[in-house]
Amino acid sequence: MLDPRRVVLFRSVVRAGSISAAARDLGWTQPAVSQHLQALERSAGCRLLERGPGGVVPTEAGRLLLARADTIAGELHLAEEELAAVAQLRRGRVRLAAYPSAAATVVPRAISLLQTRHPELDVELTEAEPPEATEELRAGAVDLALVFDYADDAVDPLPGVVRVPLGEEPVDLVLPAERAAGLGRRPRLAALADDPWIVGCVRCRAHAVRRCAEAGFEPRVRHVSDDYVVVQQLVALGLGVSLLPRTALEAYRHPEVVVVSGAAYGTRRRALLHRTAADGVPAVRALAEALAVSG
Amino acid sequence: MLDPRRVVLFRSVVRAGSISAAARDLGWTQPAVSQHLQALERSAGCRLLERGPGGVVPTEAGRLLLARADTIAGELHLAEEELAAVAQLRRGRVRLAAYPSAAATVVPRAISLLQTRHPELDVELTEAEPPEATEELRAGAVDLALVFDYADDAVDPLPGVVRVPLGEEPVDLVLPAERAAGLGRRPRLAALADDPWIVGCVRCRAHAVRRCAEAGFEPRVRHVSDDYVVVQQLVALGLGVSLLPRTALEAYRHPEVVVVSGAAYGTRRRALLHRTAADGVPAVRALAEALAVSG
DNA sequence: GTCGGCCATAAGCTGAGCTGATAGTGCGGG
DNA sequence: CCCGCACTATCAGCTCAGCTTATGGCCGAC
Repeated sequence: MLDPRRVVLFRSVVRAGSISAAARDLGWTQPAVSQHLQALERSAGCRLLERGPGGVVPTEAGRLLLARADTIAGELHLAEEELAAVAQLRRGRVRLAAYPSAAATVVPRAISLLQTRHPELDVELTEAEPPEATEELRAGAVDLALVFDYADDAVDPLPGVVRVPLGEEPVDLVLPAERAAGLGRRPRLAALADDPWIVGCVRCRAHAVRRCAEAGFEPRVRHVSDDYVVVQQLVALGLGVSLLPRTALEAYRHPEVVVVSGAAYGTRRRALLHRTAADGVPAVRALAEALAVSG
Repeated sequence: MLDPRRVVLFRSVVRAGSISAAARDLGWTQPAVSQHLQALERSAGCRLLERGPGGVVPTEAGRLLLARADTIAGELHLAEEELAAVAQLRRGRVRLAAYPSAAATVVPRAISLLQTRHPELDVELTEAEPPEATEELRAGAVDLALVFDYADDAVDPLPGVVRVPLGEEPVDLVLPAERAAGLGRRPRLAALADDPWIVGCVRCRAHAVRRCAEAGFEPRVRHVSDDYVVVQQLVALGLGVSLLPRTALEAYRHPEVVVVSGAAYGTRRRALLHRTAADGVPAVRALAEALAVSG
């Protein structure tokens, strides 16, 4: 009864945010998309989109349909990958979401490794923080999500999603050179109780606060930026101290900051998420392996 | 790339067993279906069906696609149900698979109960033994599966499938009247070690053999029929003794057989299976409730 | 007010995809 | 053995689903 093509079209429209935008994405004209949606709403028996200037927003019914449409689109994508593999064409396309510092370090290594092993495999990279990456995975917008969490704040995966641990990395203390001079080789966090702090994304901020709380104080957060280049610039200018995961320091290291490692600064865990439904897809497995090796 | 309509059509063809049969089901002509399949194979890049004179059989690639197509069709069906519910039309359609003796007793009660509560709800009943019913559920051909297993031979549900226990029913001993006369009020199974036995489906047979083994003998199986009417006819003619679950005796009771109950004869467990994906669908929930009440 | 985004509607044209006819092929029965 | 009967592919032709272009209305920003 519901035309499945129109269901996936509906999904494109919601994701694009407007009928016109979806039409542009698809290389169609706006009325074509508009007519399909009307036909879909007619066969659904109820309105699926609230039209407004500025775009469209799904109604209650639309949100229900969207969830179904997500898994339909996901299955279609997986089917294409499987068939491409069977057809020996290996013209696979894998979509990966990764957090910024990994996108700058592990991911490029993995992609170049993959290119030598499977030259005809296309990787599509989206930069996204773990919560967004997980959501995109669930919605079938990506096949793999490279995420992190902190050892003291583990996050449970969603049902239907498999979590493969990829190892841990230490979190390091980052100090202005002149500030480091006044401290020992391995300063205790408590010594920095009165310094201004610079923190990153919501979860990194929570981690920093927990570590400091354990050392007996609440940090004065002066600056917030989840860009590790910005954070190091601020530190280098003496504007505060910060905690940064090793990968971020590998991706970019400001020459004038001092980096100190120590167990008290915490540990971050890297993990790779994929839908159970995508278990057997060769292109996905190949990228997952390359990431595991490069990690 | 793959047209989802054609993917669903492909599924219909495999389920129908031939291109012509699928065309008849859909009210189309055979060339129309044939052309769509060719287009699908073209965009898949490989052959999906082995064509033969007796119909078609999916290739390796076809089987992969079929699995994806099953979940796509299932999601589409669920989406339709959800939307129908939202549209307040309540013109729901629920597909139920049930084993024969339940189909004759609990199910009609549940359906008539449902008709009074939700007159616009259509129930589509398929008779199927538990293994087939489970498979049909997995493949999205039905929404609910009413199954049984024996307490001493529990079956684990598949992933993605929820099992709701619906209670237990005793298994009774069924004897010819003249045979019963020579035994006590509650005969021990061992007393029937030399009688010919009549058993039903594979799993019921296994259960009978286990009960007898516990009583110290291996039954001589003379007749096999999973039709409880046939079994009782055979017993009434004095051709053997049998074990039948209470529901089967409720559905049909031959006037000339003697029925004895006793713990040693075993217990059968009824359960209702549904896909987790169908959790929230109102039509499915309504039938599930009606079955639970009628059970 | 004007402009620039959004949406819907109308009318017209074109090709995707239907039908009907035909031919090829393997299997079972007289 | 050959005929009948299933099945499938292929061809040609027509029709309408669904595209396009054109237009108008609505709302918010400037």
